[in-house]
Amino acid sequence: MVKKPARSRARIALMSDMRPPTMAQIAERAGVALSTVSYVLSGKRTVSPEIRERVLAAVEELDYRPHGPARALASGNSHTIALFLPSPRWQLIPVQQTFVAGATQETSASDYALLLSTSPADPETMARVVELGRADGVILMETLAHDRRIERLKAGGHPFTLIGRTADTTGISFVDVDTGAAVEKGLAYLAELGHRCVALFNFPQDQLDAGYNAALIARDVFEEATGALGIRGIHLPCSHPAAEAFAVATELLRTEPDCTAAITTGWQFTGLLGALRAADLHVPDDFSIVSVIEAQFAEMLTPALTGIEWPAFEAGRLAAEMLIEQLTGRATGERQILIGGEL
Amino acid sequence: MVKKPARSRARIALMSDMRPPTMAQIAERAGVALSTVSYVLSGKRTVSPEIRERVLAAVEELDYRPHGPARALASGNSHTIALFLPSPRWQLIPVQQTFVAGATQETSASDYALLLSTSPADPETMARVVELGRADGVILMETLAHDRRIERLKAGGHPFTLIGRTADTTGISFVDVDTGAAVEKGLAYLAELGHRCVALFNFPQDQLDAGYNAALIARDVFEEATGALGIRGIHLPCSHPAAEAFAVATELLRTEPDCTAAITTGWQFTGLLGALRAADLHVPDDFSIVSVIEAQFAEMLTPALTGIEWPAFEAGRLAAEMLIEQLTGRATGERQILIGGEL
DNA sequence: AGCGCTTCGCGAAGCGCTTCGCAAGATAAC
DNA sequence: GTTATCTTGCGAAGCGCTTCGCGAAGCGCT
Repeated sequence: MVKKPARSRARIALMSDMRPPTMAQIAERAGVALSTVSYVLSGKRTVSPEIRERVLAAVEELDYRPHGPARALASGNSHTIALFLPSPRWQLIPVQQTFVAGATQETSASDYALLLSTSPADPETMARVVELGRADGVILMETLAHDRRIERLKAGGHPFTLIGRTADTTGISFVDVDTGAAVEKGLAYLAELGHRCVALFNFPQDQLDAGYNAALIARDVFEEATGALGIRGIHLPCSHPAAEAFAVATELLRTEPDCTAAITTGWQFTGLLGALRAADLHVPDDFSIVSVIEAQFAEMLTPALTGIEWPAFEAGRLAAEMLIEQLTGRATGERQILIGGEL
Repeated sequence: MVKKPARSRARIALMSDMRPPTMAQIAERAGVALSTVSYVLSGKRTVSPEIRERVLAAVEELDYRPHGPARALASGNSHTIALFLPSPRWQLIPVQQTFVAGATQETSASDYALLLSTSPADPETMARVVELGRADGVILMETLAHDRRIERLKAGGHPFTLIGRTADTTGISFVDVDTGAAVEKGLAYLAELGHRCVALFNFPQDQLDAGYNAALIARDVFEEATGALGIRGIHLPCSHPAAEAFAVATELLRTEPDCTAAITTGWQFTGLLGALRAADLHVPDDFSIVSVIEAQFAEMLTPALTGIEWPAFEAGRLAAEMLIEQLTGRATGERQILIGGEL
């Protein structure tokens, strides 16, 4: 079958009548019924090879592609997944943006579409996105230890995956960074270097209050592990922008001169570095820093810190992959993945 | 009108029959025709206040929300805009991710949906997203000086806005950072500090070759402005990761000892800083750096560099806003915005 | 009172697709 | 040779919404 002429014909046709071909046109051209075309394309019934060929040829010649909304309306699923961004703090946390990139990549690769919204506080509005046919499933970010959104999605029977995890994860598929292990490793490493008093620059207080689970896990593991290692732990909730971290770090250096190392859950290290410089302390001679940070930035930064890997891109990709597996019925039960956390 | 009981009733109904209400149910409850409900909601015909109230009350009581795909199918527009990400280099450039955040914010605020895809190289596939009813308009990133995708969108009559701009911008709406002005200002600033030889760490060679317009503009303005200021300019295409920038910078310091300042179009400064440290040169005493960088990072970084503002979030927001204005017919002709570029 | 004129609610057609159930031919079983 | 069983194509009925055009009122005129 000659392909070039067909394609260019299609393009000309497109330019002139300005509307993509419909199934009806395919059916007419192939001399079959509309429904037969549908069955050929979906494979939901067997079609004789001869007719099948005719239909596929017509599809090829007219460069047919199914109309999304029509398909969604008739079939009840949209071939789309929704991703809700945490809106207010959004600008500040690069790692979350990288999640999105990963999810997008996987979604496009699997021939799904990705619908992006800022996260409505209201679980009801969120569930509606699925119930109104805009998406077949949902990826949630900023998971809380006890998350009402998840209860709502479960109640509605809507597929979802999490980036992060809840306190009780039975029956839930998620991708998360093993924050606990990361903090433990970081502490062990610092303890081995001889530090006896270590600070944790954790997520800010409002996120702890909201029940943001990554923050809770970091805090709990930190407190437990410092105890186990017999070193002093100072827990400091602190937001990412340099100004607050600088203030918190300056206060720390003033009140706790024995503190010679810190772990940060994010970009608080920038303010910390500033405070150290102001106090004329040097990294790593006078003070050690271990930071959880995504690889792309770790590579860009100088001075290089000791970093704990946070593969956000891969996490986003996996979350999308898992969700699509659920949607296509390929999934066998839940799938729970902890990635990263390597020093 | 009592609101609370109605809401909770709706929730119970939802849980039991598991399907959101349709227009038909609203019509029945309000005792009017289906079409009347539609006209009340769309406002496309006048409806008497009395009936109008009845319909709105029913909408409220049943907590009705229109079904997206059905609406898209019937009306021909999806209330959705598509954003194409440049896929391969995507992981490396935080500024692009911030664009997305801005666009998402504005889209959600305007009650539109944002569809995210990795950018197909093929303009045809891209245009299909609109033609197949998945989106009403498109935001393009990584605009080339001569961009085939734009020709295709114009040919199909599809609304779009750019982040970046083409060489010929007549009739095109875009948001861009005024890279030219930024480079000029940066150079003027450096010249005033007394530097006589300045390097430009531009976007990498492959992006120049591809015709990525921001890179072309930076190069041309740089060459022109150095000439006008009577200073020596060294143009260095260089990718963002620290490793390459480090190599390029090291080579620069070796071969051009007179070069005492640099402008970077992105994160190349990290590698440059490393090279300077290796050569035992200090910023800003021995070497000055001006970098184009988004505000959130500028704030986080220590040592603080001289930065040229790149308000990526706002740019993404504006691009979405402009596109939605076009779609809703509120736009009066093209709108071209250059933002940022302040030292 | 009679005429057109506007106002406003209604029914029905249809957007492009999926899917059910039928019917006609082919195949197998007795 | 007849009946039971597949196979395979077809027509038609929706999915939930928008929108066209009709017709029944309501209005101000003469």
